[in-house]
Amino acid sequence: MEQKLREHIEKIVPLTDDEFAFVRAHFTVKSYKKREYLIQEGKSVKDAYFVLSGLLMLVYNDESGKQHIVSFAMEDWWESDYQAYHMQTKATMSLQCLEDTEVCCLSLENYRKLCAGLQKMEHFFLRKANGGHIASQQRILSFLTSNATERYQQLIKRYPSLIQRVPKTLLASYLGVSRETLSRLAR
Amino acid sequence: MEQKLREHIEKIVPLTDDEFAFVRAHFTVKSYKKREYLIQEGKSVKDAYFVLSGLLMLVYNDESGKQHIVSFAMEDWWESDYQAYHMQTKATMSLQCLEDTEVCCLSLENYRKLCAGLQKMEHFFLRKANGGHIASQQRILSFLTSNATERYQQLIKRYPSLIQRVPKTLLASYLGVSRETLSRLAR
DNA sequence: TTCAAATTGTGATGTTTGTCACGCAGCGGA
DNA sequence: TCCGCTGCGTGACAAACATCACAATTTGAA
Repeated sequence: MEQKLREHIEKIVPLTDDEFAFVRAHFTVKSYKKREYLIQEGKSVKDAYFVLSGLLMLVYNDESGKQHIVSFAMEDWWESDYQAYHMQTKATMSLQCLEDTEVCCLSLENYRKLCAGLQKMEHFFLRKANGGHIASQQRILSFLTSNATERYQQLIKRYPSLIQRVPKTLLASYLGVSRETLSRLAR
Repeated sequence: MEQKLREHIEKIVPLTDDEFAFVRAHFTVKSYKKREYLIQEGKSVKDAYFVLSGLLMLVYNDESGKQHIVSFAMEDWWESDYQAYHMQTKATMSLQCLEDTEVCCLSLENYRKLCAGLQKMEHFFLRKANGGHIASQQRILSFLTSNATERYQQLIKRYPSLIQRVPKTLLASYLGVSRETLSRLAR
């Protein structure tokens, strides 16, 4: 685990061994089985997660009981219900395993200590947050400019492995179309 | 101008007079008239902008010539084509005035100097970036969970002044529906 | 193995939304 | 003043998509 997290961070900010030891001390590692929840709607959100292996989905359940997938989180991705995490409110979304998954957990307290104690890490998180914002804007743009067929093509192109790893019902829920419509897009 | 920018920053990080003088030196103030461009598609993106007064829209023009509004930017908002700004690539979107607008401009070079020179400002931008990411996710959620009528209601509720300030054609373009459909939603 | 649950495809039908066309009102510049 | 442009509404029709229903296959747990 040490190695994966370190390599990930060092893509943006190089660290000395001492610095990484300091960073490392702020994380805990946990394993979850398929179908388990890391975050449940209505409960408090203790951690942000860095995915070492496996696959997660960030899901919003609407009043009528329908599932809407805000995001998938694969290896090397950060995920949480950031609204609830940063504002320390109850989760409005759930974070659930689609596969057995291993994550590094970072509590809000440790996140703040890490930023305060090592400017490099504040810089790292700034870069990640900017990247996340840009990615979300791209997704908004795909809703504005593209129909279901095009959005599906973009998804396949961007994350080819997803198509093998998750049921099409969930892909449909990510794309914002019914599973029947998605089923008919292929052809 | 001094005052507005300072108050805005101090909502997140308090500054001494000296610190603010340092911050202030990294910005320039510019005025634009209605219809003028701050950023044009295909050109390089020099600055990120803090809106002192007026109203901007961040627009993507697709191949077929249709306009898609990624974001409006009102007083106290930050806006740019962040992808092009941070990656130093050509703009894929345009940033245009909907009203006469006054902004504080922050070049990428000055943004970096500011972050490097004053940790408080890196922290400030981290908070802003997190907020931006969260807001974008909320917008994605509204596309996933809501139809045109509901998205329009949410827009009215969230930014009531926009309805008075911008033509409905542009609101439609922000909501991802045709202007005719929007026109028929009201009733 | 065995059986219930999950996954996927597909037909029939209705709703939502886009597109095209037209008319009308308001506004600003020559 | 006149005229062109923009903004807005609305009717008619077509396309995209949702919903409901059913069947076939695969998966996973006891």
